[in-house]
Amino acid sequence: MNLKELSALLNLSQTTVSRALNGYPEVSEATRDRVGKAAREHNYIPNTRARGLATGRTHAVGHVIPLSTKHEVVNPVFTDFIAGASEIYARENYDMHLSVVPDTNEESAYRKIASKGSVDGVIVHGPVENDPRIQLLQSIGMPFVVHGRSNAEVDQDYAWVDMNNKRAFERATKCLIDLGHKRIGLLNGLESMDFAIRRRAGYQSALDAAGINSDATLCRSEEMTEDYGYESTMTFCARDVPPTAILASSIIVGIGVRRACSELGLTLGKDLSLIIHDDDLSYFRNGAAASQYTATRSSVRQAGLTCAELLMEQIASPDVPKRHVLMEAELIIGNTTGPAPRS
Amino acid sequence: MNLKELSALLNLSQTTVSRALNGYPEVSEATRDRVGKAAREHNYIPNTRARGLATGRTHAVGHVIPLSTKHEVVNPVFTDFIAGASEIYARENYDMHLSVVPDTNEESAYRKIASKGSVDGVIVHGPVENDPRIQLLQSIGMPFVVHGRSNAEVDQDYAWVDMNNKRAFERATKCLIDLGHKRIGLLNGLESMDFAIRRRAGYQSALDAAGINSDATLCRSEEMTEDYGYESTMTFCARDVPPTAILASSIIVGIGVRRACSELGLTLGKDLSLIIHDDDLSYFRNGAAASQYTATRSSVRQAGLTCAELLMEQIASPDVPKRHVLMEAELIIGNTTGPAPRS
DNA sequence: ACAAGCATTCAAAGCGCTTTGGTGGAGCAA
DNA sequence: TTGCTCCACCAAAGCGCTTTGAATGCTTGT
Repeated sequence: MNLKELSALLNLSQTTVSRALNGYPEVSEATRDRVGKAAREHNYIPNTRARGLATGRTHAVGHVIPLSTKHEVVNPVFTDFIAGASEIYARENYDMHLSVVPDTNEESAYRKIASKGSVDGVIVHGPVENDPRIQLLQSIGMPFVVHGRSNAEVDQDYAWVDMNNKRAFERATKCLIDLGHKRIGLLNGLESMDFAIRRRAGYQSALDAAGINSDATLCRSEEMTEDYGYESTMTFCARDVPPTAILASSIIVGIGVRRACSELGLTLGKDLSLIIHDDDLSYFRNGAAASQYTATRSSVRQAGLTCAELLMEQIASPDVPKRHVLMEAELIIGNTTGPAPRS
Repeated sequence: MNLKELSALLNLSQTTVSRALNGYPEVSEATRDRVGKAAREHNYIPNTRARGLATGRTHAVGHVIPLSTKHEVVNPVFTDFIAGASEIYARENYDMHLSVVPDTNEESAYRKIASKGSVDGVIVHGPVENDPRIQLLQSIGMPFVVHGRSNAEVDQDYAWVDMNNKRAFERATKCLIDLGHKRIGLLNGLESMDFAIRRRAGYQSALDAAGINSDATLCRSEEMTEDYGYESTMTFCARDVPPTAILASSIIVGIGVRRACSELGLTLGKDLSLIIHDDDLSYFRNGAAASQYTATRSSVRQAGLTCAELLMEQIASPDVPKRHVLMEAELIIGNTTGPAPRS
């Protein structure tokens, strides 16, 4: 069923039917009702492409999610992020386009998306330091919101939604220091990523404040897999002087740490303390009842939702000043932390 | 840059330019080169919507991913599935549209997608028993491929890509039985899902073959979260006569089992045996070096890739008979299984 | 009674592309 | 020369919608 057929059926012009359905005032209430009813009956839904062509707006947004070519890994937080964003898209009747793009040619992917004209705006995932995509999108004039931030020139004004990574890791580190820990391992994400850089800075700053010399061999930076947590812990614990605490950049890494501990017969929270960052993933709820992990928690799903909201705003009124949302992570005390063992 | 501008620039008609770019024969090689070069230079990319309108083909496919309303959970295997499918889409220059839809109104979501005419085909995720979406899509005449299967009427012919769930769980169960286990817990996925029904059947069939009476209180069916694995194991082990082995429907559930064991001081593979189903998720590679879990393994990423291929095929030639791909899971012997403790 | 004003409705253009159905001219045979 | 076939190109229609600009029929005010 298309407009033409529907209007023929109703003995009305396409104009009137279109206006009736789109809520224009110059249509009598009587006809509007009649049209609405007929549309529902024959479940008429306007063809997106045609509408897009006519209006110049697509009612769609794009997400480009990077595929780490090194390990062929897709960050699992995307599911939850997207679930959050989708709530907004559903409400606003927007479609979501997804491309999974090897992180080597993300830039060209954005260029392509822009010139194909298939979306009204995009969400930028996984910003790196001085991310070129920001300038690119600005120069193209495509609305966008960054999930995270990028240390680009100060005067670049763009919308972002970020977690306060520095503060979170600063607090976590301080928390461990307060418990008496001095050798604290950091299992960071890839430090080409902005978020990881900030986390590192937070960690460092807490150590500095406490006058603890940081030990470079205790800091690692990798793709956040389970195996990374496991391997690192095994390596750490094989040292003459192993760390007494570990800070892990994701629950998945934390799971690896736990496996290693279990294998080594170490009890988390006693022999080794662990704080993770918890994105509050739906499949890994760090339960309220017995919080498995001491964690800095910030819901990535909420971040997705907020990103989508900002993007909708920006598409609706491009000239409004760009908004920034900085979410603070909660510090959840679970049972993987305890006083440093004296040795 | 659009067709009109480009053709004006070249002093050619839109027709010729369009044909040159789309590889039609009635264009001289000289002009084709000239056009191609100019297109690249001004990086002209045809507007997707306009092309779609004109051809009736969208060069896009849809994925509707269900959001379990009960727990607000999005299955994490989607990231990997989609990464696989995207390889094909990228190659074929297809776009991917995603909707996350509460599992309560999936059907209407499909209906909407179809009448909006924004995709050439869809992938159906998470089929349940006698899934109504299959009939729906057939009646609409929209090409689709099901990831999984549905026990619908025999004569329904549709394309699917599935793992041999029954066989996998039959083998896993038999493997445990061969090790002397008689009380085997099953932590299944939601048994409204087709895959879970088949897994249950496999489990049952192996027990039957060995003449073991199944114990309904050892079989659970839930959303496959970490916590589910943990809670179930804790409950199981609090029984007077706990099971000696557990079959878990996903690595995430297995992680919960491991956590419970570690807490209870049980050693996996000695005090309790565990076999998981492993979707070979990129973040949870069940490492080759020291395989953490004994598992039935089947790559969900590969499944995504295959689904996408079948869908492309079907879109290209709708009348070709529907194909079915049944993937066999590998049985990986890791170190979470061992002989049943005598007691 | 007539112009003005308003409430409704409509025909047609246009969004950027593909595709149908040509046209003009080169090349060749008779 | 005529008549024919090819080749290379083009003008215009059409995909399904929105939107501009105009038309229609009714009330009003005077």
